[in-house]
Amino acid sequence: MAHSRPAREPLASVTEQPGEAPRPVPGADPEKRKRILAAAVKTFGSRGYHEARIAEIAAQAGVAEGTVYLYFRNKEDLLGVVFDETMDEVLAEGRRIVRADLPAAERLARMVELHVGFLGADRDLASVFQIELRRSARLVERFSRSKLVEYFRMLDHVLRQGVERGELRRDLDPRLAVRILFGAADEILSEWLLSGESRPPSDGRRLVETLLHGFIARGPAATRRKAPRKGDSR
Amino acid sequence: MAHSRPAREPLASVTEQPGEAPRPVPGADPEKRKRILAAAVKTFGSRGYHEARIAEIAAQAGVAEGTVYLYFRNKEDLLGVVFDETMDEVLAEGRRIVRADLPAAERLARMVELHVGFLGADRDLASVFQIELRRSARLVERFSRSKLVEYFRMLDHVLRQGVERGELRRDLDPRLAVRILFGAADEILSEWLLSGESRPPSDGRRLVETLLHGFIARGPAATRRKAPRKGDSR
Amino acid sequence: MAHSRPAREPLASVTEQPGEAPRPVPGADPEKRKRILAAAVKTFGSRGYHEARIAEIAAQAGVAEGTVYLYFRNKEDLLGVVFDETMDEVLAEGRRIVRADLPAAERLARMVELHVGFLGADRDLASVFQIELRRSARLVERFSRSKLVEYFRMLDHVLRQGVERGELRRDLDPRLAVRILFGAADEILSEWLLSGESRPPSDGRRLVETLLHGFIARGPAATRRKAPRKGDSR
Amino acid sequence: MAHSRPAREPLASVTEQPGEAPRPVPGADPEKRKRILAAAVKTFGSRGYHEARIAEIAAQAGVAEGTVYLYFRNKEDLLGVVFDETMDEVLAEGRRIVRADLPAAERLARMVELHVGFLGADRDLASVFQIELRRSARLVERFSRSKLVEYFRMLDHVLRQGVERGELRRDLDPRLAVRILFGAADEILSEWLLSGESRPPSDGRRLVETLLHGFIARGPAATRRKAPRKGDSR
DNA sequence: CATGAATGAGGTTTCATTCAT
DNA sequence: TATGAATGAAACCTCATTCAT
Repeated sequence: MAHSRPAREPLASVTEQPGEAPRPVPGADPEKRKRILAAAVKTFGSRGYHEARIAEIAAQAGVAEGTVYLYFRNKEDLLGVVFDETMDEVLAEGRRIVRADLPAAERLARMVELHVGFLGADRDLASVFQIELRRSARLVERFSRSKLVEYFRMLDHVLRQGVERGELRRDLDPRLAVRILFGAADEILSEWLLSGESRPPSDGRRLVETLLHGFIARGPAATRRKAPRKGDSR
Repeated sequence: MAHSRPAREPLASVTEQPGEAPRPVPGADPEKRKRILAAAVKTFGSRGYHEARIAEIAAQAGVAEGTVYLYFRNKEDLLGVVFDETMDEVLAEGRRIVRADLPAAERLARMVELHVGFLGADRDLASVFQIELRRSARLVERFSRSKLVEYFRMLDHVLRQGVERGELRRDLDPRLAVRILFGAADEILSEWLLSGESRPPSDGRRLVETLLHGFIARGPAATRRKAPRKGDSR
Repeated sequence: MAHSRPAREPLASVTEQPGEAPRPVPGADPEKRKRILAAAVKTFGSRGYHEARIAEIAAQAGVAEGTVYLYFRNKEDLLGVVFDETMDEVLAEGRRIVRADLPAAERLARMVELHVGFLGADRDLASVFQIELRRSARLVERFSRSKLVEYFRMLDHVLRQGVERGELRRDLDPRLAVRILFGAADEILSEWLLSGESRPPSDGRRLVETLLHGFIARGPAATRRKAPRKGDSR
Repeated sequence: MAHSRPAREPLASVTEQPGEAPRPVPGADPEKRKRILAAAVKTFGSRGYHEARIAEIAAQAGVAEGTVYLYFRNKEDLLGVVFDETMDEVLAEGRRIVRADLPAAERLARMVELHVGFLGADRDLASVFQIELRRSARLVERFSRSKLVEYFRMLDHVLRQGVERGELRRDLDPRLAVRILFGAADEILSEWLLSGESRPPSDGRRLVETLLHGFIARGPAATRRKAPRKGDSR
């Protein structure tokens, strides 16, 4: 199945579009590039993309405004690269987890822990992902998707293996389960962001356990007291 | 416990802040107000909040630009009212569901169906909720929260009742379960939005069933093959 | 001499310009008209002409916005009428003073007392005259001048009579003296306005006495110690 | 007495208010800054502050609109700086006059000549001072006052010295005399402005002489024919 | 006469991006 | 490669005025 091999097309940079000005040579000064990127995360995260000023990012990075444009095409590109490179890190670690010789349940738990843990470790970065990246439809469509899709494929792959191997319910819909896993983790992060809580969220593993075992009480008497499925319109 | 009675304080309008200019008399022409609001949803949904032009909304509604400001404080207020009034509708229906004499599982299913169904019925409205409303931290903090919190409380209330009545697992963490229910539904909507699919998403009930029963295969041999928690580095 | 008869051309309303929309019939409700005018003085005086809102004036007068336009051509007209009618009052009283059988010095004193006293009795009115009426060159040119010119002519007339009758210095330049009398009184009002002092300025008579007798010390030794008039360039 | 030493506190820039955005670096291009300032005087003077458009000022100065904001905070700041720097020039010259070893009468004459001459040399600048600067209460209160107050203090200082040295009447009220000197000069300028006369007003010295010697005729028979002070109400 | 809802023109200011140095 | 001064497009909102009722 295609999913057993994580997408590996050399998309190099998803944001590289034909017809656009090529991104300036990234070779110049890698250390300076990194500083700009870090300043962008910090500024986007605290001010929001729209309120973030290139001048502020440049100052934060200790470079002139024009210098930003030697390393990045434009402001949007800066956001895109933050996403791109963060995702690359996550995806790299994700691939390792997916390949690990572990039960599906465990691998899912680790994926979620990766998701929540990675963004939960940096409020600004989390803010960029949870808030800023959803703003621009153009952004979302252009690059968010393909990297995200790869992440989704990983979850999907593990889920399917789990079903195949009898670890997960035979009737589990992987597509739906992917939404649940990602959506729940995502919501935990959003909640954490808005709560202002400084300690990173730590519900990753418990989240997966809850999902694995379900909400329903098990036992002789608990279930199905009455569950009218018809005749009670809303 | 407080949660047994869903929040019912007449929060009047959450967006009404002391110190702000009062929203212009809303009594003028309800039909015109509705037209402006509909135009706003359509424009915000298709262009995005920032790209939406007041002039476009006004034209769409068939009024002069200035007229918009007879009914709404400013552009942001327009977005806030869309959220406010949509939430009011959802919350009203939500209260009905919460109060219904039905098993917790069924009420949760209906809540999720309400969530997904309501926004899934209008791409533009969904777009405003899934994308635009997450953009502005100021927006999110100001009004999104309190209406959302009431929605969360409803889920929480049903979940706690389910636990109390033995319908749901005794060790279920309601707070976590709320995140799961909301996050998963939310993600389904986002996925639907980005997919471009025109038919509304219909996974509401299946989502809840999956959550209720869990991912794990039930049966003699399936579970707990091996779940090493240590020794496997990432 | 022409000046012995104050200008009396039936300028009716100085603001009445050919080609402009005629001012609406002023007969409607004189009491309402007066209320609007009073509200205009109050609002122009406290907020300034530009910051004054027709809506505020209307509310202050207890009429609808549209009603203002039944009595006045437009916002500028409102300011013009305030000036016009105030000046009419002042000029009427001024004519009485000019005609009085009194020494020129006394009549000048009374003119200045009229000037300072009339505006000093109403901060808002003073504010309109001292500040708002200087703002718009168009306003100043259109109507301020002709009413003011009549006022200047009165002063000029009294001054010339004083010279003719030997009461005032033969070499007094009436044109210059008019500027002094008006300018000094005007400055006293401006100073009073900006000082925030609530009691009206009371320097009218002392001002004139100072002007009449001059600044120079009289007496054997005081004057002309050294007064190099040439050779000392600046 | 404090007045013997003219105020000399380095008020830096009176318009610099704490809490306001700092004025952009003034070091950039002094020549360009000067061009913008000159264009502002010209435009404010001819159109009036409110009718003046930033676009017009920029075009007049040969820069882009945005460039104006590299040198000045905003439109109002532009007006403030015109006042500020003009006053600085006048005050510098004024200080020289005040310190000069000359009779008080001569120094007053030179102060008035400075006042009338400086603004009389530039219709646009005069227009800004005589008309635009009186418009906005906020403007007047913020910066006009403190620079003006210093000018007033200079006049006051010379007047007091004149009294002390026996050159001026012992009973002269310096405060009142300051109003007279300033108000009369001011009115001469306003008159000149409205007259449309192109030659600058040249009445400075004659004005002072008239003030010094008074209006009253001197001589055996002229004065005090009858000067009823009471019993004749208006 | 009176109302007040509706109109729509109009301008300051910001800030991403460029390019001469 | 780096700078940062200069650019100039672009749109929200206000409010005087009108006019249907």
